[in-house]
Amino acid sequence: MDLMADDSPPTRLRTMASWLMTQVAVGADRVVGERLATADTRRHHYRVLAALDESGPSSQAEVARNCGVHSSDVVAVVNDLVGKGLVDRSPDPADRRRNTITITAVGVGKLRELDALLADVQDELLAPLTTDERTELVRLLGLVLEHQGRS
Amino acid sequence: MDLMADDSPPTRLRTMASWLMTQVAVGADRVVGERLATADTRRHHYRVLAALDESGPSSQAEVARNCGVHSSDVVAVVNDLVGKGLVDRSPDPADRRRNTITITAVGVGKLRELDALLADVQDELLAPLTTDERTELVRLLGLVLEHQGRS
DNA sequence: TGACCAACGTTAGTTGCACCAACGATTGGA
DNA sequence: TCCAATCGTTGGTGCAACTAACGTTGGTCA
Repeated sequence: MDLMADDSPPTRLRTMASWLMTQVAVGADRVVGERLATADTRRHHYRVLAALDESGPSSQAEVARNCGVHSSDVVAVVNDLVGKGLVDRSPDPADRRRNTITITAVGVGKLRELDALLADVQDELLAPLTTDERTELVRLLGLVLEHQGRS
Repeated sequence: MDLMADDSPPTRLRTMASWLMTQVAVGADRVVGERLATADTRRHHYRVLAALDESGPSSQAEVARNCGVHSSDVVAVVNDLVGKGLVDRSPDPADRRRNTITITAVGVGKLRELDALLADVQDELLAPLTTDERTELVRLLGLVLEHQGRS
């Protein structure tokens, strides 16, 4: 931790939803980033692995659409993951524009490890909330996010 | 809007609080950024103006602590704001290390304008929520944020 | 068949924000 | 008086989101 309001932030901000969202996200991102770093991973990597695990072998463009990472960034991520043996990249015989990305057994193992890691982080982040409050927060954020998707 | 999940994001992510927070924040940041840009302003500028309005004339270090902007970034922001006539910077006679930053009348006017602008944004962001849900969301985020502050 | 547009992967950027390291000047306390 | 801390400032870093452009390939339709 470094800065973090010694004094009180403007009350104006304390009640402004968009400010709360970004501040909470900054804190969450920091913790997530630190924790993933202990496993030599970044957020993008986790997202791509998760998308592949849930959707099965996909083209890079599909991965990009599924996990909200730009296709131009997927390139670098897949390069990394291939280098680590967590996914395979092979040309799609049916469409030579595409690469088929497949998560490997090692990749699945890594993903499970990261899942456990991130589960811990969730618990830390939501520590001050009851179980009901946690699910309510997730629900509300889900609604807001869904609304953002259509605009 | 540019990417935004045409397909469904991994369900794993859809229920992970930290992911929801950052995704919602990304969307909120984009809208806030765009809207502030129409007033030739960025988030940092608004934060500094708000802190000055609520705490009165302050040193740059105080501003930094009050609004969660790094003091090294406050320098550039204050430079901008001085250039636009929205704040004054003058050396503190009682402590020659410090500058006293004071919001000007024009600055207050600008701040009011930005307040109105951002109020609209809040409404758009929280459109899918009832009034009760909005206050509940703010409350929950506040709790999480407060918890982050002590760590 | 050929022309054309769309999709794919890739490269090489830019922008915004958080954050860090180091410095000279100044201050306050031991 | 010396030392540690604070302040403003400069010049960075890292990460994520995003854009522009390009060559290749595929599907469409005149």
